[in-house]
Amino acid sequence: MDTQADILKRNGMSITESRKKILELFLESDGALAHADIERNTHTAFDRVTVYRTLQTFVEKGIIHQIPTTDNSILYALCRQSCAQGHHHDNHVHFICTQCDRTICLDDVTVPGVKLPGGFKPSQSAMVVTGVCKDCQ
Amino acid sequence: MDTQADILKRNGMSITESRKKILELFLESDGALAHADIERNTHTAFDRVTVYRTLQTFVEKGIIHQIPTTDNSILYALCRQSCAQGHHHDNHVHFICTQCDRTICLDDVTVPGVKLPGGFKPSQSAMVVTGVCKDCQ
DNA sequence: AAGTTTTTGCAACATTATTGCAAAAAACTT
DNA sequence: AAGTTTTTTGCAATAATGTTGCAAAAACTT
Repeated sequence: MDTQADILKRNGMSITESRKKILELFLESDGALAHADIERNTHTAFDRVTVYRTLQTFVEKGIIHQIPTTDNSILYALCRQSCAQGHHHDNHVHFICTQCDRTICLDDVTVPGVKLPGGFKPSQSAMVVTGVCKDCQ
Repeated sequence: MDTQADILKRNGMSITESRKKILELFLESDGALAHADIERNTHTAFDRVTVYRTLQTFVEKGIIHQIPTTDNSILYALCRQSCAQGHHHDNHVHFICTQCDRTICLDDVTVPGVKLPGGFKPSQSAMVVTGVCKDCQ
């Protein structure tokens, strides 16, 4: 089993309080987190800038990935299964629950292929599905 | 054929300079536009607030729709074919070209269904495909 | 053309994000 | 374990982005 420190070390990052804490938040949460969520959950124990930089580093190292939103914010999610193996995150399906408002990363669902008009060469596709999640039925 | 004024009037909006001009930008552009693009293209002839409010009104009236992005911005796009008839915009496929960096709204492509884990009830789905567009091959 | 309604622009403010730099912490070396 | 190097943090300053109230201006109505 992996401690936060293990994950950080394995990905070539120095082990610091802020990184351990923020990683812990992701591991505890079952949904995606926005910058604001992290600020709230750490009670601003860390500087705003540190949070920005930590998130950026995590994305660069491939520990978390960004989820596109339509409300001028970025959601970040950690993928337990697949991302742990260090693969690409680009073909995930994300599910936004209209009931509990969580965004869930459906790791094991594959994005279906789509037929594009002539001339368009796709390389990656992302999908955002809205609806009611399994806990809110 | 439709002038900008016609479109505005048909959708129950007063006809003003800013609205005509911003609508013109969308009609001329073949990609999606961000708030910043509009500011740039109008050489800030209109107040920042007016642009925000105009975009908001256009979204409410269904003339344009928002495209989720991963970079803390919102892209707005006008859908020529389908949106003109006033239908829902939620199942569009959007294509981001890595070459010319444009975001194109593929009006006539239907988002394919996706098989979700048990308990998840989908209501809408959006898809963002990255790749090379037909003009950049 | 006068009255009514809607829209605009300004000002002020709030939120969110970025950069440089010195101090602090972590990692590394011996 | 102490000293050196490297990385990270936090502060300050700044920039960019978004929102609200309100009076003036413009657009609509008759």
